[in-house]
Amino acid sequence: MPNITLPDGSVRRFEGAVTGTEVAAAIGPGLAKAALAMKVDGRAADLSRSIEADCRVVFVTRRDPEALEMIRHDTAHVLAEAVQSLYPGTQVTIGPSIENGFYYDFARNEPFRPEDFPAIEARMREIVARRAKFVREVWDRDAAIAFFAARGERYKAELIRDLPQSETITIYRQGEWLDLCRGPHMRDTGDIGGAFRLMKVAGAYWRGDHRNAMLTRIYGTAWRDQKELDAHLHQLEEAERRDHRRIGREMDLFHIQEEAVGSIFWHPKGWKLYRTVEEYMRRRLDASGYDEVRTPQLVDRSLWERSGHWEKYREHMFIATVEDEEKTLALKPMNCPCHVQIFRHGLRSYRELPMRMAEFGACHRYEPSGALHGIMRVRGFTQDDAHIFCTEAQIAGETARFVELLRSVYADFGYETFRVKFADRPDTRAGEDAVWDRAEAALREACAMAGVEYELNPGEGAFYGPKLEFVLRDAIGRDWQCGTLQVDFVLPERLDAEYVGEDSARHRPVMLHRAILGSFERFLGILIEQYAGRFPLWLAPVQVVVASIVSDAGEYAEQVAAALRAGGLEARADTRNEKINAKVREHSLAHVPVLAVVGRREAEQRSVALRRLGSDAQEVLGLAEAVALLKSEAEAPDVRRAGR
RNA sequence: GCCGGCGUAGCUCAGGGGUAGAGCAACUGAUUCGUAAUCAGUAGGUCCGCGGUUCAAUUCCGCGCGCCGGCACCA
Repeated sequence: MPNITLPDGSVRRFEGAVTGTEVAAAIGPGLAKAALAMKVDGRAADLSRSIEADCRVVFVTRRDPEALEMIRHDTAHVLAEAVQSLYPGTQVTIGPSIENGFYYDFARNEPFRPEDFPAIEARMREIVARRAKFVREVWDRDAAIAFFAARGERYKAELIRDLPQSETITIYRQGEWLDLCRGPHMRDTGDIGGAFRLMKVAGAYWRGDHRNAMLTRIYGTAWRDQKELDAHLHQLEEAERRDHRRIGREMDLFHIQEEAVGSIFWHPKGWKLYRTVEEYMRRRLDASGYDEVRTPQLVDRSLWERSGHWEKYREHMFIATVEDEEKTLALKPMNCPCHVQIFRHGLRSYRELPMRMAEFGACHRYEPSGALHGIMRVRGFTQDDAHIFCTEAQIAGETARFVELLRSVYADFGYETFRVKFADRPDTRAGEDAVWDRAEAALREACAMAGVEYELNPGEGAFYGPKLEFVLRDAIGRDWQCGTLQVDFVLPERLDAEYVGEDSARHRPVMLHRAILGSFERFLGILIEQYAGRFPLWLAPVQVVVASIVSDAGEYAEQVAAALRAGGLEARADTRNEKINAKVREHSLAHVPVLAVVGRREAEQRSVALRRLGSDAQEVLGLAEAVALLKSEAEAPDVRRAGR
């Protein structure tokens, strides 16, 4: 005799077990029609499940976030059925819902191609139109394994074999077709609707392990209705327009070419942007108690052997040799061992701690070819790197201090929110477990102190210590680690860093590896996408273009540009023999934030007509006044704060 | 690195076993114009590279390189 509590607090009493469908029907025909699934005491379940005990029930309708997930999951099942009916012999594996859609991994000798999509989609629509009921069945474990094995579904058989013994083995049928699945599902395939589309094919390793077979994955997107699908497709197009590779070319910021794969040719405008960011970071670090250093590019392999990098990362290091010398050198893949060398140079006292050693360190790593991506993932890059040498007791305070700086920097670049992940000990690591316990505990404590909320990223720490990852998102929705903070008890030991403590004895310092931007290249890529090339004035590589209307105003235009440059602004004159309309259009498309238009009138009055990007309003000011105004507007955020 | 796709002018793209095409950009000339494209003309190509098939390959086939999308990797 279950008492069922509904979200409005009302309680319904039933004589004996009832299904969700029956409960919904008892409440009203509207709900009976709209309910797709339910949550029993917070756990999602099929409407067909029977309820025997007292519980709280919430029905899931199409508008609920859970519904979207179910639509996607159900669509994945329909995709699998369609594929198996069209391509016999294809094995099914797994097919979850993901952000914006779903995928399904198939095992098939010949990978799918986008040309296969129309046929598959057509079959999927047939299956949806059939409105086949999703039917849940509980199977005996061994029977299930035998069943799938007999069908040649060895991946499914393996999945079931590896499920914990406590797990109930459930099968979902949709008409003739069935799949191993935890569920839940909606009522029938018709609930999916028609707002889905197959998007792309990709290879994917079975169980995400590169030693396993490569499966063929089909990605799709699915939504509640056509309008949502259209909006999503439109957003993808918009994202493509923001792509930093496209904007980099259009704005003439940088290029990459075959002779230097993974390294960037920065063009004048791109380098101007880079320098603006670098100078900003240098001011912030100077003001935050860091000391900047510079260390060698080429370092003998013996140092990398001592640090442990040679053993673990040798395959990913660029090695340099010279004919006359026997030495083997490596282009530095990171800066920390070099920074330890500076720390070790001379006897250190506890009074010097914490020592914050910063370097805009140019590093090279031989990244796998498939990992390269525009300027976001490259082989030659520069980190805004620093190492904080401190005592164990100083970890929490230094972490809090760092997070505060990072937040402020991100806010200055327009990022008010970002994600933080806590990556703990990986399987292969250096250092004793006891050391890891201390390092992880110290970092957790530091997060609490700094008020940092994080999600766990298990097993993803660096080989020498746990880390915080500060994650930003690009235009296409991909996440990139930018900032990081890593607690390291191992390297100081390996490279024998020590200081003299208050007790006159020698002690090991702790190292905090930390970066805010991560690499300039990656951060600039994300920044370009975030602003879609329309940078705020302080970052814009060309801040003002002075456009003359007639050739008589050409000389004055040059004077205006010179005056702006004298004021520290990046300004150029456009005195070409073009109509003002053409100039406005061109420089607007080039995302120049401010246009200063000058004709005969302005030349006579020694004034300028300012026009801001994104507005067609004109503001006529005297030249000196305009320079002062723009100069103040173009101040970097930290400079402005200091000036107040 | 693995799976799939792609590689034609500076850019965006069309084409196709036998003289390589457009728009924009560039260049030259005319035009001197008030806030998102003035007009006319000119020039521009190892059709990614190497090999093969063929009387003939940019086109078909193979290999390589690069790029794109995923997967794996990311000190």
